[in-house]
Amino acid sequence: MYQAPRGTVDILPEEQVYWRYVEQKAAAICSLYGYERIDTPTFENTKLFARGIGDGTDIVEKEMYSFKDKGDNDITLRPEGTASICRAYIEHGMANLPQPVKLYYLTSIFRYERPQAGRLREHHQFGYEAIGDADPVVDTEVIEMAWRFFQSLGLEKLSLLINSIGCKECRPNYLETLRKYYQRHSDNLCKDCRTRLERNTLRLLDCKQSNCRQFVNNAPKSIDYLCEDCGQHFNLLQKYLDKICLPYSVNHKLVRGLDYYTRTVFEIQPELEGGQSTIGGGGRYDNLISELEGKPTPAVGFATGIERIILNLKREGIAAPALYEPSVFIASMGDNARETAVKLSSDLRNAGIGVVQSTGTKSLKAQLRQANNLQMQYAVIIGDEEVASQTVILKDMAGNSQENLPVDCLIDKLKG
RNA sequence: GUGGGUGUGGCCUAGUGGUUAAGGCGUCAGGUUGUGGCCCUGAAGAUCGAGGGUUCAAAUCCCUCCACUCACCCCA
Repeated sequence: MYQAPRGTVDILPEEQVYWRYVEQKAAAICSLYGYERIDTPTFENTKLFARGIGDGTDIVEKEMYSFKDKGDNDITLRPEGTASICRAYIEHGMANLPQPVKLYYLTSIFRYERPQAGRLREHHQFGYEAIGDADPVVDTEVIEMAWRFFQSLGLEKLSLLINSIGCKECRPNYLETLRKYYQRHSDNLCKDCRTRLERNTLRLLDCKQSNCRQFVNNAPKSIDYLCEDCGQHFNLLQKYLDKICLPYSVNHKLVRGLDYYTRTVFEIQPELEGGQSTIGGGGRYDNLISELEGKPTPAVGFATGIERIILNLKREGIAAPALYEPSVFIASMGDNARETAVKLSSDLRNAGIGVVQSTGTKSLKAQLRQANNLQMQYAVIIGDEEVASQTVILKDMAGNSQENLPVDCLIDKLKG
């Protein structure tokens, strides 16, 4: 039997309510904050991601779906959203538009990882980017928007963590201090942390091993090593967040897995434990556009995983609104009645009334059973008698009433 | 990529070496003429995740693979 490739899933009809719900709330919040939708290709030149995300990151090193196409081009299925958006910003000269340019996307993401709950090889992200403005007001907006988005979905048990990891000027100094601190303890670190010490110093702060945690708690904090500009930026951000009463906590252990982040980083996490913790995250990436050969352009963005949102909606028992109102089922008996039913179905749909037509040769009982199972609001019954008198029986499935009425009156009756 | 758990009709579950793998939900059909839901009856639907091995005999024991799942890694 064929099955979907590992780490991929079919999103079945009964799941679709959640997807439509999330997509609709995403579009609504974007409209409210002045973001426009952009769709970029599913694949890009491999270099774009290698340059953008960072060669040393896990994503680039071992998680990309990369291949050569028939023209010998190095191609990669999009492993995150931001790099493509920046490419499009540069390619289409969006620097000439009023800044910041605000874009959002809703798209699938591919990473070759070991699947588990809330983690797939193909998953979907909703993300948005504000490109071309370094003002911490923009950071504030981006964070508030994420928070309100989750609120609008009904998710409540969330917490917001923020941190600043500095910029080109001040981060090297901090990293050096951090490295020195950890080198003193290197004998007591776990295996992973020893490699992190060489390769990805910031991630030392993220280790969950109980033994390493003691070092994390006393580790030098990035916010104590910020340059004047970065410090000012972070102070203003907190001031603005306070002003709009967003509950956040500064977490000096918060670092993000992609190399392009500068200054502000933030994550939103469910308070309920279990599964993958982060539901959404983002931050500022002031060097990415220039790294991708655009003019130096500051930017800040956010992304969230739809599957994880839905996981949390279910966990919190939030029901998505139904997608459609079941309406009219048309049952018929005999060839003449069937002919009338075909015409009537066509006419009702033409009038904008949703119809499910009975097919095959089923008893009336079976047809009504089907109408019932489909949770139809009405059943229209047509037999020889009705054909002869040009009437139909309109049966209210919820109540237990039915009436005989001229076929010409049916549309008005259903609409009224 | 590492380690643990799991895998029985569409869904949930019983069955841990021995006749045709059991039940519930769901689906379909009937319960006298053209009326659903409740109830009753019946039917369809499973080479027990796949392949190999042990055995007179395997859903049950062993191996390999696949998938799911949990923890790690990492991330959304």
